Amino acid sequence: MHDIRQIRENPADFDAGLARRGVAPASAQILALDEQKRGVSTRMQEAQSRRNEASKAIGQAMGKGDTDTAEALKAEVAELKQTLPALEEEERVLSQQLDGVLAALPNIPLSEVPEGADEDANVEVSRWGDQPAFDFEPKEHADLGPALGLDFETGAAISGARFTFLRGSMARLHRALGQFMLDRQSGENGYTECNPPLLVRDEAVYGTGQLPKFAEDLFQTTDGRWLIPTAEVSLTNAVREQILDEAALPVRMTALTPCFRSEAGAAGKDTRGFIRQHQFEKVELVAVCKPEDAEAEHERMVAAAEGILQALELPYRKMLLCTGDMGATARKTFDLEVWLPGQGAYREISSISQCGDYQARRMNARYRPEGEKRTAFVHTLNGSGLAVGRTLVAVLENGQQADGSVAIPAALHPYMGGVTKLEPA
RNA sequence: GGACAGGUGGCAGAGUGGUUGAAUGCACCGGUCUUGAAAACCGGCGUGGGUGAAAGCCCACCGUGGGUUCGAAUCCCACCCUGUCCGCCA
Repeated sequence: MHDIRQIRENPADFDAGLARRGVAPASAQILALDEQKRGVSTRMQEAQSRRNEASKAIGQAMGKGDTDTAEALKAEVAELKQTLPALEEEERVLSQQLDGVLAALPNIPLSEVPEGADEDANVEVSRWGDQPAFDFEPKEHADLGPALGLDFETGAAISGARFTFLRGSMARLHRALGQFMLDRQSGENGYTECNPPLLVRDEAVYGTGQLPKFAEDLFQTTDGRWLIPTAEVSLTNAVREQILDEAALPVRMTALTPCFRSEAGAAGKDTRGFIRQHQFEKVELVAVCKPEDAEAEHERMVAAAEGILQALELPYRKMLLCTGDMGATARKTFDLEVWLPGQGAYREISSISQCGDYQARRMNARYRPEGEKRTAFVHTLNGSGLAVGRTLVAVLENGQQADGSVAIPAALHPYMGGVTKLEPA
């Protein structure tokens, strides 16, 4: 959702921002619609004003027992009612149109975001860790995993493609990863642990921006709710329709939840293995803060996600996404890509975005600056810290041994009940 | 799922269909008093939008959406939510 005032004041900047995303200029259409709406709105309000005035006078006349005057005024209002409903309807339709246009456009990238059409234009910011050396040909997790309890066949038999059944130490390792990450984010990193609903209403999904444009990426329940595609939806909407005290900011939340995605547009992509599933777990980080703190909060969140990879000794690189590769709600996004030796590639394991006031406007989430009367929209940020399934993949591929076993990172040992490696059955 | 009760400003809580955007109390802000504070007293104090250089003026909003009416917080309908009790249930 964009600020109509800002567009009025500086339409050229707005269009330039959209152009960086490869989106056609929209300000001319928006401003025309806005002007039309305000014209109708003014006429409507004038008519309402006259109606209110006359109605008051009727009340006063009747109070004095002046029936003649009252009847004359009633006739006058009756005439107004010939035109008023049409104006009200017109105003409503125009408002909806305008809101629809404003809500459908993506967020404007910050100036430091590199321009580009797709992931090829992303900029590598830094690398951490050495890629492990193998004296054998490292396997992909999809080849390595089945002997260790990563059961793709059973998952498919029960639920179809893109579902996996985990057994034994593999299931435990998966749980250990989630627990470890959640402990870390809620502990030293200071995000409040939350356990939010996984089924949410339309308004919540609209608030974070997945609706109305991306409905086909989501699963919907028979009673009309949506399965969350990420805990970002539940956590961010925790502040919807609120006016927060400045002292309450920043709000930092984390949750370990399943996420559900239909992967509608991903036919044929990552069909093998555990990388892209309809259901996966993720530790999500969400922050709600003052506008001036968003940049620092973003860096803080990236560091919180990086800390997990470092603790697990997984090599990764940090990418600044280009304008064409960012999600629609984001103003600036860093991806963390973990090294997968079996694939010989870096793969996304975390995506950390600042959304400015884009989601806050949709949710009507505001705060009151200390000592001021006005309210202002908060800024929201979200990031994975991390995706559990993909981290499992990274642990398997990086920790694999020549004999098909997998060494488990030391940081997870306290969570593994004495198990330090996965052994083939 | 069934039966009741209810949803009003930051909170609590009034509100015979007609100057009610809304009494009152608390909280909050400014002032008087005080060495300082408290108390007391005086004043201010919802959100969004339109218009205007500004002061101001106007419109909408009492869970949401419809309806009745010259006029709705108040009457009618539907839905949502909360509470209590009953049933079922991990």
